[in-house]
This record gives sequence, C-alpha cells and structure tokens, in this order.
Amino acid sequence: MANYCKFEKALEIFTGKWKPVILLRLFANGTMRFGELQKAIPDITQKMLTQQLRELVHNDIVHREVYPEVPPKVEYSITEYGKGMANVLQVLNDWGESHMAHMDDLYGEGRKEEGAPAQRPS
Amino acid sequence: MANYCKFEKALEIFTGKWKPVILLRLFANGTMRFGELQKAIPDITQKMLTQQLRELVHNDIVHREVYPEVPPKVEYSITEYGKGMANVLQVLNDWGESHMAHMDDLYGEGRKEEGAPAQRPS
DNA sequence: CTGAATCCATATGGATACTG
DNA sequence: CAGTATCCATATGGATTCAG
Repeated sequence: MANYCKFEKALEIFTGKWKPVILLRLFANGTMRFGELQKAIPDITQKMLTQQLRELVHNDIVHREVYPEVPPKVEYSITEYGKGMANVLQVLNDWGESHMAHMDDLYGEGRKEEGAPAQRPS
Repeated sequence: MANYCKFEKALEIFTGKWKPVILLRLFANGTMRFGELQKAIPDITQKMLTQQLRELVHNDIVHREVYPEVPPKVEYSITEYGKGMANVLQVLNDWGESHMAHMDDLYGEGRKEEGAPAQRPS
C-alpha cells in the first residue's frame, strides 16, 4: 500500500464541505442536538448534516446518543478518541491562518475574495 | 467571518485526489521534471498533474522553473515557503497512520467495509 | 424532531487528440 | 517534452418530499 494513502485517510476525515465546521462546533460546545447543529450551521442541509455526522461517527470521532423519547432526541459529541485529534485540528488551523496571510502578502487582500476582511492572527 | 474558513483554506492545499502524492514526491526527491513526476505517479493523467501543480504553484508551495530549450524542460520543486508545511504534512501523516490502526481495531482489517455508511446506499 | 429517500445541478476527475 | 483543449463519466452537494 502506498505511503500517501495515510494522508488520504487522514484527509478524508476533515474533508468535505462541512466536516470542519461540524467538528469545530462540537469541540466548542461539547454536546449538541441535531437541531442545534443545524441552527448553528444555517447553510447546511439536513441531508449533509446527517451524512457528515454518520461518517464522523463511523470514524469514531463523534458519538451519537439516541434518546428513545417522543419527540425523538439525538445528541452528538466528540468521543474520547476524537479528542485526540484536537492537536491535528490546531496545527491545521494555525497553518491555514498563516497561509492566508501569506497569500494576502503575495496577491493582496483586495481582489482575492469577497467577504474576507483582514484576518489578523490573534 | 467564520473561524472554520481557515481550516478550509488549509485543506484546499492538500485536498484533491493527487496533491498529497505530488507533495510527497517533491519533498522526497527535491527537484523533478514534469515527466519524472508522471512516471513516479503512473495513474495520474497529464491534465491532473498540470492542474494540481498549477494550484500548488499559485499557493507558493511549489516552484516552477522553465528552461527555454528544445525540447522543453520544466522542473518543479518545493519552495522555501512550502518547506514550512513539512510539519503539517508530518502531523497529518502520523495521525492518519494511527487512525488507520484505530479503524482496524474497531472494524477489523479484513472486513473494513462492513458497517461503513460511506456515501453509498446498498 | 430526526432523518431516510429522491431527484437534480454542478464540480471534479479521466480519456483522448492536438500543439509549440 | 510539456502542455492545452475537448468531451465524457462520476462524485458531491442541494432541494424537496416522506416517515417514524
């Protein structure tokens, strides 16, 4: 098996249009209901939210707790194992931040993208 | 502006079907000609190789050196700036490796696809 | 409330042919 | 040799509807 498939496996976890947001929300808020996630991420569709959550659950990053009530209630949270990827997220986040600054340096902030006001590192 | 866009920007760099392989090759070999890369990555098409390289060049990760000769000769290498992402690659690679082991633990090496929600109905 | 199932638009990647 | 251009298959994501 090729070496780079490790990268690809790793990348599959946060890749996709919504996984980063979902992970960020869950890391920040601890435990959230399905509806809360949906409210917190207004642009996501129910299909995508379900689908991405399922993949995260399958990868043991997210825990899914179903309460057999009426009306139904489902809570999602980061698993203990999932918490171990916090540093990966951090590294990615930090590098992404500095890389955006680098791109601004190279191409200027003006015409690069709309809605991206100066993002100063903290 | 949402925080997660930093992730997304970072992920765009290594995401796509071929960027990880290309980066790995260039990091390993230093400088490579177009044809060498193509030989080193047999399954890639020239369109994809060109396209992905262009994106990496645009992101200042890869340097493109054109020799005005006949026949043409173009060499690619990691830029100084690009070398700064080596640790990110390393972190990703390490986590990916351990994550694969974790998945094997959970699902067994032989029957990985069993409960996989993946993105495909039965 | 949560989420499965469809249908559809677009994005991404691949095959092939052509060029300086 | 390195790269474009074109056409095509499939993958991904979105809108909508239905159901426990």
